Amino acid sequence: MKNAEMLLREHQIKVTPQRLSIVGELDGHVHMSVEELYEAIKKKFPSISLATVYKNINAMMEKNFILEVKIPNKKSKYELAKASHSHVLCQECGKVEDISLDLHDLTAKAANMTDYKIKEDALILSGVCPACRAS
Amino acid sequence: MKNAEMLLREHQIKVTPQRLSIVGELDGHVHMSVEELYEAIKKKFPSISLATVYKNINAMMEKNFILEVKIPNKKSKYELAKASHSHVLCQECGKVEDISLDLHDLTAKAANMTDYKIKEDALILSGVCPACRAS
DNA sequence: TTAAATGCAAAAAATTTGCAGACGT
DNA sequence: ACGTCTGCAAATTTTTTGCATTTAA
Repeated sequence: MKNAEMLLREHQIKVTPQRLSIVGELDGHVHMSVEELYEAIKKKFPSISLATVYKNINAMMEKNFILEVKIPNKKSKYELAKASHSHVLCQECGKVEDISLDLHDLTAKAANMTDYKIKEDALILSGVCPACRAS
Repeated sequence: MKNAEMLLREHQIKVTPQRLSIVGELDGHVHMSVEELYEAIKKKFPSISLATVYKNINAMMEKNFILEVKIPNKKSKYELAKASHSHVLCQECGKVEDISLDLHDLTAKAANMTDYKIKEDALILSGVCPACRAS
């Protein structure tokens, strides 16, 4: 990741320790739910309030600075915005990984079929990860 | 759709008027949120309670009889389970349509890259529908 | 200095639960 | 008749809001 402080500035969000924690956690864990974020941050920053986490998640989402990943059968997780990518969920351990897949042909075909102008795609593949499969 | 009553029986859920309404609405509208379902049913069935809608959605989801569609930036909608398919969302009017796309190659590639055993896919394409584009 | 961010507590929204009575099989 | 379902009200859970105080720029 770049510098967390720079990232915030670029997105015209004021730099506060709370926000640096949020970015830091997301950078470390890649995908976290609101509650996971809150609990993680509280360890290093016990005074943070859940309301602040919510407010900042919403603020950062409005700036397209972080993204919500809506996961089947699970709570949403949040990630730092990066190049567009898809997600793979392990149904056993709940882990979510990024994967870079080319959806060009697929969205082109969809655009043809539906006559929509496609602007975004959200793909989540679910299955069993190698580690869980082994056990 | 088949017969709503048959569908319920097949999935070993008792047939009640409330459940028939839910299935009927979903069959008619394809994708509805909890609140939309509740409001729609209340018109024909004023005594139904929101708790009943929730209980039944959950019961039907457990039987894999209806599915939750988690839509970016929107509330979840529910649909009757059918052959696996993807969704196209209009970001302007909020409409959701089904689309049948072949994700075989894509999931095969993903399986290779990640070494996951892929079992499900959830793809939502977002854009602008022809009607909204026109206006 | 000043607008914006924080933390708290309270409010609102979304979902679940317990239970008495009604209903489906 | 039996076990399940319904509707209600209450309880939980999740998210948002208002406001006094603090803080970043």
